[in-house]
Amino acid sequence: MADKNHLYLVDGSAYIFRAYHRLPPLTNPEGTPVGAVYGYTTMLWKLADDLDKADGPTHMAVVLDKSSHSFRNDIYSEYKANRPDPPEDLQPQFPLIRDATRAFSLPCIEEPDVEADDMIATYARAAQREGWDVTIVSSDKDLMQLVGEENGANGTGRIDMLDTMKNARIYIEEVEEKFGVPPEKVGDVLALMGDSVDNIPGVYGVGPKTATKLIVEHGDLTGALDAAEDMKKSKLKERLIEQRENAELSRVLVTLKEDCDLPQPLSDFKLDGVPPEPLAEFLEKHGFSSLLRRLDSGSGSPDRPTNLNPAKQSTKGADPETDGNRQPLPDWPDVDRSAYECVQTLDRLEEWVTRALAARLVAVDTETSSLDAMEADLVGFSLALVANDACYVPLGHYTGSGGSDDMFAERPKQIAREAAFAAIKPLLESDAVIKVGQNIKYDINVLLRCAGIAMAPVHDTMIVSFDMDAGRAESGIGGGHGMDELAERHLGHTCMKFKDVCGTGKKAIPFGEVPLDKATQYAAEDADVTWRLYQHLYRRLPLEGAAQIYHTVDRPLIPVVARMEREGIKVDRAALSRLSEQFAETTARIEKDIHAEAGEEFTIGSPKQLGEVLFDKMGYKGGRKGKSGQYSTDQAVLEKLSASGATIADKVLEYRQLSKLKSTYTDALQEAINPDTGRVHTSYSLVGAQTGRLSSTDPNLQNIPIRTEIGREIRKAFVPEDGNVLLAADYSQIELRLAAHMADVPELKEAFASGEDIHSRTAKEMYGEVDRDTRAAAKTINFAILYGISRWGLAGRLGIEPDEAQEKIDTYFQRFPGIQNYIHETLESVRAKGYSETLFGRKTWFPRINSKNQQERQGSERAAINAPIQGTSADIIKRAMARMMPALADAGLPDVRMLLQVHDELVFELPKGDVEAASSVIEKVMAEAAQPAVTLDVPLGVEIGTGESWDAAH
DNA sequence: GCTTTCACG
DNA sequence: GACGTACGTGAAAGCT
Repeated sequence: MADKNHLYLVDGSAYIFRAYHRLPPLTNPEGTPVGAVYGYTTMLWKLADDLDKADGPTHMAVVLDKSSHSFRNDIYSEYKANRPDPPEDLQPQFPLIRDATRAFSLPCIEEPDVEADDMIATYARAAQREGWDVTIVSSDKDLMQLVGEENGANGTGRIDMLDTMKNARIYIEEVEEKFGVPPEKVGDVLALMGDSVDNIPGVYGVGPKTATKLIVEHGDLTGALDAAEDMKKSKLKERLIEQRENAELSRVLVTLKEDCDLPQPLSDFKLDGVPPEPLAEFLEKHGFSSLLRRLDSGSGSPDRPTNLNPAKQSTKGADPETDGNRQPLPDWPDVDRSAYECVQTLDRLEEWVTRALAARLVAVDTETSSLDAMEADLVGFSLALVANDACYVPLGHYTGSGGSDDMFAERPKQIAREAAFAAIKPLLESDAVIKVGQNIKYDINVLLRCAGIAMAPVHDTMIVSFDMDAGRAESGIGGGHGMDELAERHLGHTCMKFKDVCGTGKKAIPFGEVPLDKATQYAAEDADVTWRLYQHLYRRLPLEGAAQIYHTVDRPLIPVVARMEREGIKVDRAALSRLSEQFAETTARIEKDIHAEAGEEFTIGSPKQLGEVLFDKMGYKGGRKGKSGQYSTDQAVLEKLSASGATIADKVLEYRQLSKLKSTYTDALQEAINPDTGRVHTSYSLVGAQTGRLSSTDPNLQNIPIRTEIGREIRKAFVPEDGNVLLAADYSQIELRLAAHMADVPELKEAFASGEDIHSRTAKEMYGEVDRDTRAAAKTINFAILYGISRWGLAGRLGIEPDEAQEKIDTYFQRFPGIQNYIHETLESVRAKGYSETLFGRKTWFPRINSKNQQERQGSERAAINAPIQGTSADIIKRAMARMMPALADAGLPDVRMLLQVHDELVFELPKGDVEAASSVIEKVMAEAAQPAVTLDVPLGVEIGTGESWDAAH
């Protein structure tokens, strides 16, 4: 052991009383008083920041009073009996002390029937016996009895105290100065003095001066009391004799109980770089914005030594190869797959669980039979505690190709599923142990479905990576945040590939058929690598200014989205089937017509063949396009042809629409119905879109048709269960509202404040008059602005010449100079820093913003103009989602289920009777979602509808 | 595995 | 001199 252990014991209960009286009466955004909590939080922060200092803590715990009753009341019923109740605005702060402690990931000791002082004494002595140093963070005079040195088993242990309010260390000298006696005699002095606050009687008329004098003269309390007989006659002599029993009782009351049972071993208190629980979330909740800023500026956080260099920010364009992603690799041994254990007995598993509980952080990975978390069977799981300290626990492996249910299949030795689940459940559900995973939402859902385990709390390396590096990496599978890529990029390690283990294509085998040795190497490596990535990435989070967005927005969303995926939504299979049939008939008819008109049979679905038929054979005009030299036949081209009288173009358009609806929706959605639940369960990606939006796959439920009449037929097939309704809540014009706020456009802000139609207002400003045409044009221009405009693009949309479009753009900028400034400033900032930022601090990187390739550069510029707006909107609805279920529960609406998110819309299913109450809760949560972190200059409008289908709810 | 098209916000 | 022109997505189909 290089350094001496140093335990800090924080006397939380005493601190809050002092902080309450010394700090101004702050309240948090909800109106709860939090002044004392604020003081407490800053104190913990300061302590944790000393982590790497010479005299700083290696171990820390907070000790709180559990109840007002203790064994002292049994000895003396009057003990603390005249203590008044704490002030009214202090009472609600007690539970918050516990939350604050948890936010710092510190152990919190609260035992019944003893006082905090007794637990502090017990732990201090226990540590001292081990030869540790101990600092008691308190200024309670009773605790001064403990100060001093003692020889323990492993060297000398020293106990001192720290008064954080006076920033003073208290050691033997200071105790002597206060009491005039050494620490071991303090109890005797206190016994004579008594204490009116605690109602300790002492000897009436004896105060600190006399008590000290008596103890100094006579050695200790007994000596002083015995000496009373020989004193010359005085009031003091009488009182000492008369009140001898009171003094002796007091001596017992002030003696600290140093042999309490230890609810947790000392080793649990280790500060081993274990990161804090959602500290940022806590800070934001209570409006501690100055601390939040400190967290993000990286100027000290509890899990991070302050001697790390602050984040190096590139001042020029960002290069994905050199910026940020390359950090010196921590000093871990290389991945050694032979070090992994295959756990095949319950004894061994229990050993792993015990060690994981002590480690307080464990990487977890599940192996299953399917990529779909709602259909997968659990085949095994792996755990990792430290680099190379990882195991795989097989549960459903077998040999032979008869499938996992084949009763003749041979099964290698494995722990019985239920026994294994019972063994890991306390670990995976423990509040005190953080579970880390790569895309852990998947594992949460698999474990809940297959094992009945509700895994929490969690961290996700994929999301940590995304929040720091969105846009930095070339997007591959997982948007550049897949585990294999992260391992290559950050650890220089090449993972075993799934296909090396299970094969690929037709020859692929389920994971359950993989032999245990190979399965162990693969599965345990995943957990090992996840653990290493976590250590690496999580440390960078505050340095990169991404801690706030991770802790307050994305991390809280993981269990929320996991639950939405499990809920799924009901679709009317018969209705979809009827539509499929109808589309099949119609497309067959149109196909014949098209072939007849073309004079040959060809594949209409092939753009290549279609282009040749239209432009070569039939001689319509319409240039080549693209490097492929192929004709373009997209909607715009076909509509032009149609306008010039080509009836075949109309038919192709209709054919295309119907075959799209059939293949992508009416057929595919029927396939997607889960046989167990009878509902459709999408999978949301939290790292799918560079701007911070969610994306939806398998199936994509964020692009269900709505814009056309026939498309809306599909929406009608999304239905509630009997007795329920669907409720859709939409943010109205949220991106334009945010643009008005962010670009500071008074005219637009006024329009939103007064509820005016925003496109009409734009038309009024641009054209001077409002009619159908000018409003439509204004709407196009409004959106064009959000997306980063070009004269050609706008010209194409408005059907005017580029010169004229440029005039419109100029007029717009003239009328709304804020918009032009916003675009200019955003681009300048992105060019300088390499990233854009949302109002909530989400960063998106644009490595090509300074590219010499014009096309690349301009593309990045348009995306960079849009990202802060689209991203802020995404942040807001995510915040609303994270708060939604607790808000509904608080309102007594536990049966309301949140099913879908479509960027600016949330879809719920609820009992008919709950509609009115739920609507007002949902509206409020969504409308107030930006607060308290951001106060917008515009209101957030929310439109709510309900009905017997998703279509009807709009 | 890439390209084209089109569904959504 | 040609390119390609609005931001963000995912799925299906055809083709290489």
